[in-house]
Order: sequence, then C-alpha cells, then structure tokens
Amino acid sequence: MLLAAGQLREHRLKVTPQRLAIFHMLSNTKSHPSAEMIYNSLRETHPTMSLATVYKTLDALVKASLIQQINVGEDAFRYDANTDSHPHIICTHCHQVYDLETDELPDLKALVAEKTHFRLSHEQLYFYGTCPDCQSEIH
Amino acid sequence: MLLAAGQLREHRLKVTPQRLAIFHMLSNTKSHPSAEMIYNSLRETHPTMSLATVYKTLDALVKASLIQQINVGEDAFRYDANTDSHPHIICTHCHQVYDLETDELPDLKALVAEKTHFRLSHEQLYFYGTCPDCQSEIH
DNA sequence: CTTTCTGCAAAAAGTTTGCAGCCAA
DNA sequence: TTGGCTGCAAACTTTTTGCAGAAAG
Repeated sequence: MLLAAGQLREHRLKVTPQRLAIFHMLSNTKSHPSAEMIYNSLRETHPTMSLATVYKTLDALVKASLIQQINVGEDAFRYDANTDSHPHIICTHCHQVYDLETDELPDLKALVAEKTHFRLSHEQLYFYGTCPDCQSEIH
Repeated sequence: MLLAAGQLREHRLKVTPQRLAIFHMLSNTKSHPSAEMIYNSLRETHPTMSLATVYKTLDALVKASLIQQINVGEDAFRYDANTDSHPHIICTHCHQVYDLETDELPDLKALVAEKTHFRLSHEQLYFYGTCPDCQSEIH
C-alpha cells in the first residue's frame, strides 16, 4: 500500500510488512478490533507475526496519530483507523462497536469548556444498548 | 452507618465492617477512586483487609446497583457512589475525575436512539483536558 | 553499516478464583 | 447453625519489556 507506506515514512517509522498489514487491516474495517482480533485475523497471511509485534505496532501508530485507541469498557482496548474523536455505539449483546456521525450530535466540547474552565483536548462518548439485529434475534 | 447497612440488607448482602467501610468511603468522596486507592485509604483503619476483599465487595456493590464502575481509559477501573449515568471530566495532568451535572448538557440518548434504532441502556461520556488548577500550575 | 524492528519468552499490572476458616443472621 | 464472607495465595488476562537476531534505509 503506497499511501500507508508514505504515512509511515512521514513519521520516520520504518516500513515493514507487519506494520503495513496492521495499518491496512485497520483502515479497511469498521469493526474496531482489539489487538487479539487483529493478531488472529492476520495469522493466515502473516503466520510468524507475534502478538508483541501487534502491540508494539499499535503503540507506534497511536503515537504517530495514525490510529486511535478506544476503551469501550471491555477487558481489552479497541483500535480505530478513524482518528477523529467521534462517538461510538456499542451493542452489549454482540459486542459490535459502531461509529456515530459527529454531525448527528450537537457539539458538547465548547459547552463543557465554558462550564468547567477546563482546556479540553478530546472526548470519548459511548452509548450502550442492543442493536437492531440483536433486537429481532432475541424475539 | 445505618443508611448503608439498610441498603446492603435490602439487597440481601451481609453487613460486614469491610463492606460498610468501602461503601461509606465511596459515598463520602468525590474522587472516583480505583480499587487500589480504596484499599490504600482503608489500610489504616482496616489493616487486615485484603485487596481481594475490596474487589469482591466492589463487585457485589456494582451488582446491587449501589455504586457504578467507570472506565476513564486508564489502566484500572474507577468507582462512583453516584449511580446515575452522568458525564465525567478528567484532567490528563493530575488524573482527577470530576462529575459534570447532567442538566448542564443536552440529553443525547433520545437523539441517538432515534438515529440508530438501538434500544439504549446507558451511556458513558468522558471529556479530557487540563483542569484550571493544573493550567495555572504549568505557567 | 547503522538503526530500528521483530519475535520469543519472561515480567508486569489489574483482576479473578479456590479454598479453609470465620462471622452475621 | 449455616450460608455467605474474608483473606491468603495462586491463577488468569491483557499489555509491556529485554534481548538477540533480522531487516530497513
């Protein structure tokens, strides 16, 4: 992937097959996978890659602001190639994590900054419930 | 503490000194402590209490909906005796966690439910930044 | 050729569990 | 009395780290 390689180079990160695979996989999914999920999904194509490498790569990508780490309240962190600080909605039944379009919600940052006098850097908004698919499945 | 004892009994939990101490400590702080912080702060008065007991007690209190567990994105969980699902604001400098009054923010739940067709159960809203105290300290 | 990266294994950190004895009801 | 609770130690899970060899630039 030329694009990914360029982005890595810009941050003075060496372009390795492992990094390309992880970054590429994250860029082409909407599933917000955990480190373990990434590791398992790349096992077929990269059978020698270790879980430690997945963690080190994710750490490098987060530090370079090429991906973001999110914490939906499960045991493990999830990763997202969309680096905007956008709200997520999580199905507590199937554990899928979906994006919410930012423009669908009012901007709270300015309001909170005004009320609290904090200098705000980012926010994390999570909504939990049952997704439409799981709702019909339960019935 | 009579109040706390009664709340424990209502949920068929035995009233023990350890549970009273933990519940009481959580009810009288605004600091959203972690299990470790609770353990350390009760060491003086309850030197024989183990960290495992703190975890088991917190688990029992969460299950009884007497406290809530929050996940501000740090390594460890934090606990809050305020069981309403209210937004938090976290100082990334001093790691303090503050409450935000719910009525200061618009209610997003109905809006999100309408847009996504999820059946929503709860939400977690976290704002990150530098608190006023740390802002002046840095200068 | 230098520096960074990988992959293995071991360690760390937070949390959970098994179990024997203890205590609230 | 008895079923639930405590406290200890051991286990477990996710993530981090040290290090030797491998690969990128």
